[in-house]
Amino acid sequence: MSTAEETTGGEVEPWEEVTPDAARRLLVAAVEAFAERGYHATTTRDIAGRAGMSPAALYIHYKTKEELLHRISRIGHDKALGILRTAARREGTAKERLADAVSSFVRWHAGRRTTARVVQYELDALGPDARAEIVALRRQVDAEVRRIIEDGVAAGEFDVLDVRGTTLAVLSLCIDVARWFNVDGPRTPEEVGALYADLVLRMVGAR
Amino acid sequence: MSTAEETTGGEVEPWEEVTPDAARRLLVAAVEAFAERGYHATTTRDIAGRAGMSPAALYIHYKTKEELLHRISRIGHDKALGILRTAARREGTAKERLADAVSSFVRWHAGRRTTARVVQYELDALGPDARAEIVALRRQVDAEVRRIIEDGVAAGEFDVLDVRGTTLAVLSLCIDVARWFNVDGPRTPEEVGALYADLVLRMVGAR
DNA sequence: GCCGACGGTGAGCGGGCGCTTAGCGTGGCC
DNA sequence: GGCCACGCTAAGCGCCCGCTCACCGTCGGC
Repeated sequence: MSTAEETTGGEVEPWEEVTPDAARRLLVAAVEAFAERGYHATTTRDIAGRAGMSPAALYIHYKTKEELLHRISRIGHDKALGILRTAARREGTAKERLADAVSSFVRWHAGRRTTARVVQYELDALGPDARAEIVALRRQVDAEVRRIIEDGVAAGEFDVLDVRGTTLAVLSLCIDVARWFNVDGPRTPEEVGALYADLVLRMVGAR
Repeated sequence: MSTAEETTGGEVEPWEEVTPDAARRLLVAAVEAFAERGYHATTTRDIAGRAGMSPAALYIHYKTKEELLHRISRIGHDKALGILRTAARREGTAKERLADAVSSFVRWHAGRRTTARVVQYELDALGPDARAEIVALRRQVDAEVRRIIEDGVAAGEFDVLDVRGTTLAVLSLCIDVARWFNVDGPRTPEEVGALYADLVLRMVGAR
């Protein structure tokens, strides 16, 4: 159905870069809890409990609850940006690159919905410094999509009046998948990715 | 630029249906606080403080903090649904009705961004009963948009393969405006409404 | 076999939370 | 002018939060 993204040989176990093992278990537990109830409604006792540890164990691996969110957000944004870059910078026409970028970006937001939810919707819970770091990553995401659209317009493939506005709308559409996508629902991440790639090509007036 | 929505003579003061005055001041304060920091991160002391009252005053007018959120969510959804209905049920082609519906719905999400944010993103903080009530309203919102698209397809105005999926995407696009729209940013609600109406017409392949 | 390093626990701290209650000022009605 | 009803406040209750600290079991190195 499409090509780019985590093709290192099937499904990559996420968070494998987080060591030691106990720190990863805590982080995975935090992702689930934050996604389900939101950062502020999640207690450190809940996170530790999900990881099968006492509340105090959390503070051996992380200074604060906010540091957990920061790490999740940072790693998640890196991953999302990487997926988008792989698709955006492959060879092919702007149309092919945009379709690939959108479908793989959407597949990630649907398939890794819990992570995406935390990454996209808990930004305001971070302190000023951490937030600034994440906002910079988001600007890179925006620039990546904008470049494909600009390329398409320059090549006469796309018909777009407001490039910045359209870029914003395309990203907004993809990101919001993390809000409504339901794992038990009727659509697979692949189906949503394909549908959205088509819709976005229409939005940019692809020939 | 468009016609439907709160055209009772300029800007309608929102929440005017909430009485007495003190209850309305508390509710407006709660909307601002919930929009800024989220429901769980907002304290009853903060809400009362913004309304110029003591913390205890809140409980004269509302049984709990959650009742405040419920009232805000209910009134906000009613308003959003009303705006959409007005546009959807006017006379005209499906193309005109869809453009009007999207632009007015988007203008509301941008112009009343604080309210829209609470309404769209704090659903999970409600208890089961209140959530069920709101979810029912959302289904009506979905049905309203889907009907326009179905009409357009039946009339040969639109070219849509997956009506449900496209409806979902259109609403998702509009709703997410409440997440990113910035009052101090470069775009007015009217501009975003016009841009989005155009993008949505492209998505449905309007002739 | 002892010993230090390290990852973990149980108990609990200071504080802020949602919410309650006793009482007070004021304005309308006779 | 007296009195009651109502809207509001000051104070605080009980609870649970994020986080800390004193202590402990295990395991590799000599």
